[in-house]
Amino acid sequence: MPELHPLPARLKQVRILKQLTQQKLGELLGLDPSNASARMNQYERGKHTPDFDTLKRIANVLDVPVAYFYCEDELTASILQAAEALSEEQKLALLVSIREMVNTEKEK
Amino acid sequence: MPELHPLPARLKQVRILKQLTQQKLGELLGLDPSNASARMNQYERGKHTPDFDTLKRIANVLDVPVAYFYCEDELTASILQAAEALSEEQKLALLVSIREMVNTEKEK
DNA sequence: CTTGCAAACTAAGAAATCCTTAGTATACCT
DNA sequence: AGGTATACTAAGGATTTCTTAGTTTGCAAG
Repeated sequence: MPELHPLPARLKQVRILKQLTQQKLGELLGLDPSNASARMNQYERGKHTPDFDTLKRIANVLDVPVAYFYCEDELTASILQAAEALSEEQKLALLVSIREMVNTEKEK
Repeated sequence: MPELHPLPARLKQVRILKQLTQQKLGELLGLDPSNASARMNQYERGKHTPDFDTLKRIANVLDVPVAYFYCEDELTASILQAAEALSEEQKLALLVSIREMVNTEKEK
């Protein structure tokens, strides 16, 4: 079983949402315009995987956290994306409330 | 600025927490015992980055989501880890409440 | 203090993966 | 049908990782 990488699907989804072509997105990252399309296509089709620096630039342009591309389920990806907008304080409060939810569930 | 990869620090932290050596962790993933130590060390020192399949096996053994290794701040990493224990329903409720928190903040 | 051992770490070449080039394929519009 | 925009791909050169064969570090026993 050759584990499926979550990046291709997430990348495509957000790129489409932001109404960018593979070429345009690549250029916004600072890729050479002569191969921006080829590279972005290879990432989006899962042919190759970008290194961390490239990934970080993709994340910046698309305005999602890097970890977003590694979330294996949709819902967790959305949670991560939404949580980015919170302050440190709010994140801490969130963490506490998640732990409460987990404990509540255990009491069943 | 050569963006720093979050994996080395997170990997070390969780490995130590689970009281595993680099060698032992590598073996638990199914790496060849003759080079398990070398490879895990290279990952943990940031010399090399594991491919997705290896990453997934590391995540399984250490019981964290793969995305955990890509979280750039500690707090978000903890939130992600904690959220793994929730049911789909609970995750949905969580997402809704995060969005409420964001909106509340905006009203200031 | 030094020997022994476990754990962490590393250089260098072999092996695998990604990036660049040079295109082809597909969809849509006129 | 021809033109254009976008998506996509094979293949080789460039770069990175994996394997091998160790060295270094930390620490406990004698």
